[in-house]
Amino acid sequence: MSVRAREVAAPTRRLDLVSAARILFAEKGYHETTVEDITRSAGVAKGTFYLYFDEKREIFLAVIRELLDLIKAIGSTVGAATPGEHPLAFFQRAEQSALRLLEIFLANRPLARLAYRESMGMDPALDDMIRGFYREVAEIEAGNIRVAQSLGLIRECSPILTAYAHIGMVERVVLTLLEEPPDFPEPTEVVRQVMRLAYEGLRAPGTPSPYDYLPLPTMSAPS
Amino acid sequence: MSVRAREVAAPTRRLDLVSAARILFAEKGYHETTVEDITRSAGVAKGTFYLYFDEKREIFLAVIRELLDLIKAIGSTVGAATPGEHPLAFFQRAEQSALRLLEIFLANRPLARLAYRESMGMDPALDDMIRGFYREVAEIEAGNIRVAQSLGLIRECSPILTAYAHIGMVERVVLTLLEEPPDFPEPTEVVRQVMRLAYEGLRAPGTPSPYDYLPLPTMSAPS
Amino acid sequence: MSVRAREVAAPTRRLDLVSAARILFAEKGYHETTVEDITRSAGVAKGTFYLYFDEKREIFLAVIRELLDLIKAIGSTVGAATPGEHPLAFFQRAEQSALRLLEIFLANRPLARLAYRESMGMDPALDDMIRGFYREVAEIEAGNIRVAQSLGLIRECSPILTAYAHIGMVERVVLTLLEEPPDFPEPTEVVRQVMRLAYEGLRAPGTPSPYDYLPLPTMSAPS
Amino acid sequence: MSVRAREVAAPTRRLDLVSAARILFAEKGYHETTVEDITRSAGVAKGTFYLYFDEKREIFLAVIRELLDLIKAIGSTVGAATPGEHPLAFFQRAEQSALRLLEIFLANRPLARLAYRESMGMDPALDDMIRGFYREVAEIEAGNIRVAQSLGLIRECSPILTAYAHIGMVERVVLTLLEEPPDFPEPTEVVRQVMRLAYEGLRAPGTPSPYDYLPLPTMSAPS
DNA sequence: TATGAATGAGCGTTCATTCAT
DNA sequence: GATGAATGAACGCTCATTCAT
Repeated sequence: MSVRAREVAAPTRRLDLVSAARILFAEKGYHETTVEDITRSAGVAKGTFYLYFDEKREIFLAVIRELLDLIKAIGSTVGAATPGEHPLAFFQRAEQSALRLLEIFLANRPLARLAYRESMGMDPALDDMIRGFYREVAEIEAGNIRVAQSLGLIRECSPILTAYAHIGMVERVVLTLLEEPPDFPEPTEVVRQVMRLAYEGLRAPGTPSPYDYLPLPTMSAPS
Repeated sequence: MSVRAREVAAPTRRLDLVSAARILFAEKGYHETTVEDITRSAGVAKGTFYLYFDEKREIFLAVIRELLDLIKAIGSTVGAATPGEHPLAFFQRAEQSALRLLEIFLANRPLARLAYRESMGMDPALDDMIRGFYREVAEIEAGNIRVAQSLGLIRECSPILTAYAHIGMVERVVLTLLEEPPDFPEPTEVVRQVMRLAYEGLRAPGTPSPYDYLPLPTMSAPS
Repeated sequence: MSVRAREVAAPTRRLDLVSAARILFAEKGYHETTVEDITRSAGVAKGTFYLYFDEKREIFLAVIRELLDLIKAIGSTVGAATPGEHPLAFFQRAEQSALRLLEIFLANRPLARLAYRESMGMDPALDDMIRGFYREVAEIEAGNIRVAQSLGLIRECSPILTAYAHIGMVERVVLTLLEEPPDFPEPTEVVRQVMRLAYEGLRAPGTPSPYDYLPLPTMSAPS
Repeated sequence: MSVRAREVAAPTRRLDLVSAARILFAEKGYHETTVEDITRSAGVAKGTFYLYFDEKREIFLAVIRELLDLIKAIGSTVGAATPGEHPLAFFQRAEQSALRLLEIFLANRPLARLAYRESMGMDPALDDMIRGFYREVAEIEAGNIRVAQSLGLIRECSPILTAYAHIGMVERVVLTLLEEPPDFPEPTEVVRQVMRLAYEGLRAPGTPSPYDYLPLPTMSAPS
């Protein structure tokens, strides 16, 4: 039982620290948050921090990794194509995916801001992580585009370039939504319009536009 | 006389400092650059810095403002529509504008990275500046879209939302190009594809696609 | 029973710790060696250390005491005069003793360095121990000198002062030999010359010099 | 005048710090003395320390260097042989030199202790400095011995080995005198006996002993 | 205006020591 | 006895900012 207590307590401490750090980094940024802020907020002594992390940067990395993993998880959930599915299901899945992402970001505004504020340039390892993240997401989307191309749904274009452009569209719109909602349409309409912008111009000539009859998706409740 | 001296000598000093800071911030980032680094590089004494800036953040703000002004200048140069011009000139101007932007970013990679790395979250004033910048650029583009809509070139959509999406497409593609060129097409082709992605899907039904016959623009020599 | 356990198991643990500490202190010095280094190297948990020592200094003291005891053991082995022995045997014994000491130091260079590097000034108890050590050794040597004086072998001088001077001669030569052998003669010749320096000038007038016909001692194999 | 003020003030600050450090290091040792101790004692702010020294070790090095320079200065003052001087003047000079050294050490007990307590093993640069110091002193003494040998005053022996032995004799006797005066003779007599121990046994056969008629030197007043 | 020595609050990190299990 | 997670005081060092000259 003392063994189990240890095996349970230790990961808890680490999680406590990461949770505290997530909030503080999101609120004040990396440089304005001290190790002591984190330990105080986690309710442990300063030295305890160094039992779980070698240095301050390491916990920042952990916080960012968490966020990226969350985003990737969503992408992979929605991204897989089912063989034999209706061709238009592709556009539908893309739209669902975008909607889920928007929900998560809206539910974690400070954290989402953090990822954009300080993620790059602090540390080579972190830079690589972020670049790797973009590459992964872009490759998934590029894969989707290639599939749609092979199905005759999408015209000729560079899949990887288009994928990065799609990411950019989504992230800038989401970021804008996070910071200072201008006179944007309501969220579901935002998603629909962005999706249409992303894919309408890619339609193969003679193909019917999916945006003429697809039903609007609904936002699920944030977990 | 001391006032005139200030107006003559001071701007030079100030510019020296900003120039030194621009290079150093771009190379090492904000936190790794000390005030002494800047003054040493500018060839003045440490105390002189505080004759021209109240605090370190202020010179960072100045550096970023410079960059944003440069970008806005390009946007406004190319963005204005001439009444009575050929309808397709709209798409041509957009393409020229994107190309110029890409050139500037490629010619100032470290500075461009800087703007994305550390600009947000450091200071409310800076945050406002950046947000304001995006808003301005977005409003210019939204204006273009509205013009094109009134000319019957572009289908119905939220101009402001579409504008932010366009910005996002461009910035993510440019940023990717800056950091780690994946297997993207060559720059002019990148611009063309992004432009086509941005506008092809916006064409009003029955309108001819400008991307079928517009000549490719050429990159001008960086100044 | 717990008492017996202590008397059986504990000394082993204690010795393990001291052995580990001896090596680590010799390698890295006192301040660079952490308690955790010692326990890790001894294969016990950190807390176990404090079952056997009240504080870190205590184990350093134990390590130094060990070394001093070793040296004293040598001194006492060789130092005792046998009544009625040949007068020159005195000089011979002194030479043997010095040779043995040199062997030990050469075989334990890092430890010997340690004793000279960090032993003094760390702790009053340790200072006393070291001073006491010198006093003991000096008194043994002073005793030898007095014996030799009473035998008419050695001229008038302050035995205790001369004893300290003898110690100094040996330690500086040995230390030099440990650190950076200059162009000293070979070890046995070093010993002979130092011994001659120590005692030749002390010969009572009219006494034959033992250094003219004593055979050179040979270095025994280090244990 | 402001220029002169600066040129005068800065070296003063540095000297203030070194003086404060000398006392504190001598009292408490290197590791027990904090940078703040030093700056507080010197009456300056903590940061000022780093205007004059790159790191803590550097000031320790400066303190030790000072001491070694002092000792060497004495050695060189007394060490030079005058051509044509009376042969016995050699022994007289050696004795004067030893006496001066003893005076200095007695006047700076804590500092002298320091040099023996923590000088070695802390830093490669410092180690080299100390070793270099011993080598220099030993070479001077070895030179003296060679001169005396060429004059026929001293028998055959290894000059460098003998020099180190002489250093050791003096340092151990001086150190003992510093720590806990045992029943040593009075200082001038100590010097005389050590000198006699050092040189009497080195006399060339048939040479008169200088210790039979040389007048005792007197201790000069410590500066 | 310009200087640069001086300041001192603040931070990341270490590690001897404790104590609940 | 043995463990090792937790503690927290302490320290070296940095650097934005001030101010006497």
